[in-house]
Amino acid sequence: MIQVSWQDEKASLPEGATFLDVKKAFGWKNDVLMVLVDGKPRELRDKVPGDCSVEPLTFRDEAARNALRHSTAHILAQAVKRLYPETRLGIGPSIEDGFYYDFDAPVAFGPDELEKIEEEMKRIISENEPIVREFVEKAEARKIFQERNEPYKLEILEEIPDGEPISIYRQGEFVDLCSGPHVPSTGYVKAMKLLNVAGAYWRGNEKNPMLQRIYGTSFMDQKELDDYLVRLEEIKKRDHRKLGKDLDLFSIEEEGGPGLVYWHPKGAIIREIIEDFWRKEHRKRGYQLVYTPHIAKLDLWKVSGHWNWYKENMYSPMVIDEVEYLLKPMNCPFHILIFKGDTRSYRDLPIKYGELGTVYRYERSGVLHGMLRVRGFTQDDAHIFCRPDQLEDELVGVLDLASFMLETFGYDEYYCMLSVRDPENKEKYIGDDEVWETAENALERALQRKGLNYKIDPGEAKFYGPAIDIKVKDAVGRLWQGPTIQVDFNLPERFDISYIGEDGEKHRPVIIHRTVLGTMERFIGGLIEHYAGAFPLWLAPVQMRVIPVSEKQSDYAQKVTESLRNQGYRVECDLGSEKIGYKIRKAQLEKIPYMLVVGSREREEGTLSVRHRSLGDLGTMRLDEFVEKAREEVEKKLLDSIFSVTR
RNA sequence: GCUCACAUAGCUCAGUCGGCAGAGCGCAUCCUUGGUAAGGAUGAGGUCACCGGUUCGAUUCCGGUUGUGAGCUCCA
Repeated sequence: MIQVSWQDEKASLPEGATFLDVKKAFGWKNDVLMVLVDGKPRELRDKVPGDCSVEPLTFRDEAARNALRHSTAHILAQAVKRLYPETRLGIGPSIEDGFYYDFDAPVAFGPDELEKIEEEMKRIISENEPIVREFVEKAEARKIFQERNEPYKLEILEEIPDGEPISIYRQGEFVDLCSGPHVPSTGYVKAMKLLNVAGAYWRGNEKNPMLQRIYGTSFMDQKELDDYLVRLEEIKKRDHRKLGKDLDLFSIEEEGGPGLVYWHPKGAIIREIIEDFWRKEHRKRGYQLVYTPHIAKLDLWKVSGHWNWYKENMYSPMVIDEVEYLLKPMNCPFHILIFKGDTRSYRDLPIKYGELGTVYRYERSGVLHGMLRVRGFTQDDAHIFCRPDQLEDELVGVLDLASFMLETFGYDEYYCMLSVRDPENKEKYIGDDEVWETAENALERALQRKGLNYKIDPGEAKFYGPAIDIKVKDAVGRLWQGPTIQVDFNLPERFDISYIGEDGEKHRPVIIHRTVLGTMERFIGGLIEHYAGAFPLWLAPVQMRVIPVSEKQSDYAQKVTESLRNQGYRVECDLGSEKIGYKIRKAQLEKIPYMLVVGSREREEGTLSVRHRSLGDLGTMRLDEFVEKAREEVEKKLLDSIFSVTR
């Protein structure tokens, strides 16, 4: 007999019992998909290895959720094989929020095919086929997949070291090479949907054949699936490309070329405010702001090394007076030239050059995406030239600036990744051990001093130095690339820059490349989605709109508008002949923070009826009362209306 | 760049199994002067992305180009 315990309950089971028996013994419900045995997840069909304590795992646990989705991927593959037997199977893992399976199929899967496949999947689910694991010898596995004519499976099989048992899964007539884990039978999948098809290279390599990848998701009940689909819709509504058009923020013009952004007046004002804020904050923190050219001689890019390792992303040279010039893909060589233009003392350091530098990079056509992935963009770039002993303090300063900026925009959850050398391959990095160690330690201590949680990524460092990458979480829980801080030992060498130390000798400074917002395009594109287009008052292109109830109040409305405009607000007056309900709806759809309704009452009393886009009617107040509130809301860069806290 | 899909009015989208194109919103003019998410009427707007081919005839079918989307790969 085997003794199994769960919390304070115990059960005795015969030898050879499985966790399905454990499940029954403890009376667990059907939402239990896997078990945790001594801290390790096991599938329910596994035999109980001996006396142990167990914990049930449900859909809420990542391991169990992945197992369910992975099993759904197998159901998808089974359905495809039933409908299109000529199909060759690629791989089909679970992914965040769902699963996919790659197929080399004789037909192109379109919406009609997906529908048919989905129906077949539902049939397989209702058949409730047991999903059973088997371990076989490699030769046996080879035979199985040769018979089934599955070249991709055989390719994977051959990469498994000899002698290792091969794990395969069977459900009905379907067999897959798979290390699991899975749920016990196809009936466990209660709600599923296929979402889309896209091409995907076999094993992600563009030299390999392109397979058709079907994406889908599954849940334990229909409601959860429906909620997920609603969430997808909500994300779609926030799409910066849609909102950018609706709110007239920016466009990309076919006549102008792909990946090149046109900032319309309303988008431009948002950018201008953010840039002003950025400049002010940088000056405050000891940065000196510079402007540099858009092109430079090819030779400069040879010195910097870009011509060698970044060539694919750079536009072809243009010849000016018989000399070749390149459009800049980065700002660093320019800042270095400014640094180099004078003899620097150790007393001068750190020197921090900042620039909102517009760069151009060739991006393959298929990767372009709204404002988030473009070919011409403006980086909020800066380079800190410092002594090695200053590195840590400077990094703390950058982290401090980064967190201040992120929080100002309402990104209050973010994750830091520390990219360090691959300890196995130290020779592929430039710079000696000692310098690397100093730098990596400085980065890590800086993170600790700021009290930030971080994950260390060994081997993720670039060849020229370690880095911190910060990922930020937006209002709907998605992660975005945020600030990056990159230590560089390479460019100081290449440009042979130096400072004179206390000893009167030349020393090599370290360069920190850092960006806080990333690029104006990507950052503001992300902000549009983060705010769902409803920019806080300090950023809103139109902050308030004065709405007269009828034309009789036009004069008063215009007076109010003018007064607000003179006080520095971005304000409009709606003198249209429509009714007030219509004007309010229009202002709502434009996501204007404040609507100031003025009718005959307000005109007589010299007041405003204030309405906020999300709080609704806020009642009547004097203009100076409203202005005082608005001023505070703007000055404090509040994310929500000031009336929502004081009301 | 690759695979698949898509491209019709300023916007969102119908439509023509091949016979010189439609709605709603928006815009203009007029009527209406109204109190917190759509008052009414009239009107203007399109080389149906571009270039070729098939056809008596192409917005529709075919090929190419450009652009866009979902992904792959890459990335700020």
